Amino acid sequence: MTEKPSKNNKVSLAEVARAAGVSKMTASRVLRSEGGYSEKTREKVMAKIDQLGYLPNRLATVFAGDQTSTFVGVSIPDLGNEVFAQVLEGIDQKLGSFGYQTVLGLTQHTHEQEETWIRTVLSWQPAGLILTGRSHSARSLEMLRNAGIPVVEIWDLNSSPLDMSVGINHFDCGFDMGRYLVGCGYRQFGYVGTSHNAANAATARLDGFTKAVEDGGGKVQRQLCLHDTASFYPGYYGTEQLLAGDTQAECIFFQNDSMAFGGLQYCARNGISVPGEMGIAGWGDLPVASVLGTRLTSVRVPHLKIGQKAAEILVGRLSGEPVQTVFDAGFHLIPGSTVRNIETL
Amino acid sequence: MTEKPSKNNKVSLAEVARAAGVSKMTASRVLRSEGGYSEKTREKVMAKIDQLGYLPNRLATVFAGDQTSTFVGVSIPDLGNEVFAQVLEGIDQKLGSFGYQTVLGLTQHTHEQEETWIRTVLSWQPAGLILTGRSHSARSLEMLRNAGIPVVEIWDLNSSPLDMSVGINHFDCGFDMGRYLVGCGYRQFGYVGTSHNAANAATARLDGFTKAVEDGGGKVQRQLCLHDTASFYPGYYGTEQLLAGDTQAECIFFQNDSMAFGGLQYCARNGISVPGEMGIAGWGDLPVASVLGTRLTSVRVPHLKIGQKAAEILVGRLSGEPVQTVFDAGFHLIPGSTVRNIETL
DNA sequence: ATCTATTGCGTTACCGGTAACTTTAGCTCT
DNA sequence: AGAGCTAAAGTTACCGGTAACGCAATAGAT
Repeated sequence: MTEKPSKNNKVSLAEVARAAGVSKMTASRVLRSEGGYSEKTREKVMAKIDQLGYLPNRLATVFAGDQTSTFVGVSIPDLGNEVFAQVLEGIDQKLGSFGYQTVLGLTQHTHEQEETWIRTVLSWQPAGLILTGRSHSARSLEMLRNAGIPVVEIWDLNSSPLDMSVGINHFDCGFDMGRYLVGCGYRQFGYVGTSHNAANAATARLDGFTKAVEDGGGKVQRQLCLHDTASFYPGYYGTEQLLAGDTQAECIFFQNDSMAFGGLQYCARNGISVPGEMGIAGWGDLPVASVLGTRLTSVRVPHLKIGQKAAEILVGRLSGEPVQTVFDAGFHLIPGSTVRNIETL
Repeated sequence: MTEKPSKNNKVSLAEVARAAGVSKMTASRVLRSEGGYSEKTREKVMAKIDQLGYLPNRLATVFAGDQTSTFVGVSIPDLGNEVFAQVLEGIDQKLGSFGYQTVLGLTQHTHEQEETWIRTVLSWQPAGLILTGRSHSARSLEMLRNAGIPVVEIWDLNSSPLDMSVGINHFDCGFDMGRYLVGCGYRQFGYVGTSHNAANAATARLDGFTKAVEDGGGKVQRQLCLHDTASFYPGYYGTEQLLAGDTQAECIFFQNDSMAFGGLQYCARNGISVPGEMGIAGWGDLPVASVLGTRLTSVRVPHLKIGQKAAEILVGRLSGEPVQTVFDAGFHLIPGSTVRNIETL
């Protein structure tokens, strides 16, 4: 314990080498099991590594430019939304299993925050990036192109991505739900969601929904875009607002299941029978939907899988493997019991 | 565009300096607004930085040892659990606002994964760490001590922490709930939760609960620790299992609200009136609790605040400010309507 | 006119690893 | 015994910034 620790109180490879009576280079070789040393030397060095509690400084390795880092920058709009939390979980699980580390960035759905974060994270020389969404600021795009690293855009499937894309087609999600509800006999619809500055996935769903409804001779006669989080209570009071207006809506499509539950609850408390007097449809198939008495009409999305697949193709690309650059994770409409179906007409 | 890009295709400060006709050092000074250059020089350099799209390499700066990095390693058990997602959101928001980056690590509640992650993240020379939980492997503890960086243990308040601690006293949470339920007249209790290897917060709650119940002359006569996630469906079938046994439980305490909702749903489907025939209490006050018809008896915990406070005291410590090393974020019992209260006795 | 400050900038060395090269020791084979 | 080879090391240079120091030119003071 008479070792003189270096300035920052950390043991360097040079100190290990000195203690073991070999050169830095030999110690480095042992550390990396590179070969070119005797068994006796290996043991000496390993013993000292253990004894001194040496931890390699990966900064130095990456900095030297010999290796790429094992950072992967991951931007997520927010974690209040359960689905994004699951996507992130999928990403980090997979990245971790491949030896990569997630550097998180919450963008709060804004281009500005995303841009700031991209600038910062790129300065750490990440191996790659995973970004939620397909819309980015001009400066972000420029930085991403200049960075020359793999980028996966997730969530909203981008058929001509910056580099790679994993997600689902949200327009189609909305469209299928619209067609299904028209098929159930509904014609007059309301929509309750939250507005974000960027053109985002929820907007694409609404667009697809509106298209299908209009194709079927119906109408989305009232759209509510609240300035709030896309969660239970906004779904509740959003429904209240929507129904307070002079509306003939027979069915409400919500931005997601959390909001739809809010709507469901509003109806329950105000004696509006579902699906008798009002149809309710959500999106995202939250876990809570599987256990409540009424099965919410929704769309099941493989959140975890999107994250895992994104991490997989990123790592694949980093390993030089040929990868599928666009991956559609698919979705699945859940009929549920909160809209009347053909039989009940 | 005749600039020769360096090996990794990135523009270095040296190239900027050469293009601007100054030395590296002068360019560095301009970049950091350190002074010691003329306005004319500043303009020349800034113009070239812009023109060449220069992005600083923070690895080099940190590596040189002059500065500490702006990485903060954050370990979270899992993100399937909504409360941890909120804690993480609070952490990343605050860290981001101070210019720090979150390096995420999901430990799946195991010491092994935590240890592996700590080893990796320390090799990136983080400025500090935020760890969920107060229990760590011996090797982890050794590494943490050797690292010589600030560490905040969150979630489960540790009155004699490794370094700093932010969270709540889970024993007290359980105790207060136990005392409250005894006060409601219950004596025979069941518990439904999930088991994890490590001594964790949920266990502390159960311990506190048991203590209060026994102090009040009651008994936790059946404890169910499922090998599953602490979510809705396990709460559902856990309740089924608990009640299938020869039990006289009048009230069930769940590990969290998600599980409690599952239990509530089981009762609803099986004609067990709540709180008439069975009391139900959860923990965590999930957002869903605020909108469903029945207000779940629960404990409100300032999730976001715990994360934010942890980030704050970590940054404070890094800035050399004196900080409060132990911060009790407090909790608040929500009586709810899923247990009979004194009046209904 | 000479002597100090100050300003503006350049030079050198270094952080902790590793690639590429060189050296040394040990061995085999003629 | 010396040439030729190989295994096991050591040496040097470098990655991209920044601290520390040096130094010339100018400004102000005496």
